[in-house]
Amino acid sequence: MPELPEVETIKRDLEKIVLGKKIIKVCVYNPAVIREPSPKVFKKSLQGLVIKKILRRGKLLILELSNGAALTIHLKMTGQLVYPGGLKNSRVAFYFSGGKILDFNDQRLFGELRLVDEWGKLKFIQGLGPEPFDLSCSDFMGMFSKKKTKIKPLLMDQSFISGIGNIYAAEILFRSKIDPRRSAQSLTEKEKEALCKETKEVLSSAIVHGGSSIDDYVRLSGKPGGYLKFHRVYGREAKPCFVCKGPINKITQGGRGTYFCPKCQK
DNA sequence: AATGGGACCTGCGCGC
DNA sequence: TGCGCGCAGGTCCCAT
Repeated sequence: MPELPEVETIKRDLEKIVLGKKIIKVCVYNPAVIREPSPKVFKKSLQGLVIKKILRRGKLLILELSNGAALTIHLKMTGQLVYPGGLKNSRVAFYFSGGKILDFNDQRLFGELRLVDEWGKLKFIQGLGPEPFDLSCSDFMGMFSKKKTKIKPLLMDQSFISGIGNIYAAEILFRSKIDPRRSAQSLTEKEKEALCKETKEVLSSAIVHGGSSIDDYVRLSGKPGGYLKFHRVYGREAKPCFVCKGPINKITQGGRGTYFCPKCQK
């Protein structure tokens, strides 16, 4: 679910709400989501720590704590952070001084919570490619030259560029007018430039609108994000293309659904 | 190096 | 109405 814009939205929401707050208690209702250390140690170690800084790397949320450790949260497909929480179905509840609760919900239990001494040493972090907003367009364009991979799976490859998932890959390629089945190295300079521009444009616009609520994603407040109405292809199989009125196609690539307009995307 | 499949889980919508 | 099946935004791991 949550890709870069959704995680960035939650990060900014969290900064307004929990930054500087002290965790007084942690309740673990489903230990499966605590990946390290053991749920017992996780729970006990967090007690009394203050949230000092909140960061995002790719789709990972990082909460730096007053003892130098970090709580990392990956929402995967169905994870949610909700404040104020206290819901019945939450997997983990963080109690703050003042009595308010931050809930971690996750229907499918793919989500991962970790408490680590140095988040920079996480394997996940070490495998991440550059942040889209850190790249100049000339850097960005140079990255595609020798890649034989199909452009859409490549955009979703977190070691290539971090933060783009299935929804935004489809939206970016539509706006760049590039067929998702093309090989990366086949792109012309003009197409690469469009791809760079649209990547930044789509992601930043999605952040401005609080992300795309499809299925489970909600903002920290529990309210949906507003970017869904700007989607052009994702989830629109057989519906008319907003540009040419022809039907949007759906194919499978790398085991995931790919939506595109065969007329507009060459 | 690139690609494909399955695994991790639960719930939803669809067709029969 | 009820049941079984396929499918879902992410990532990791293994095989070819």
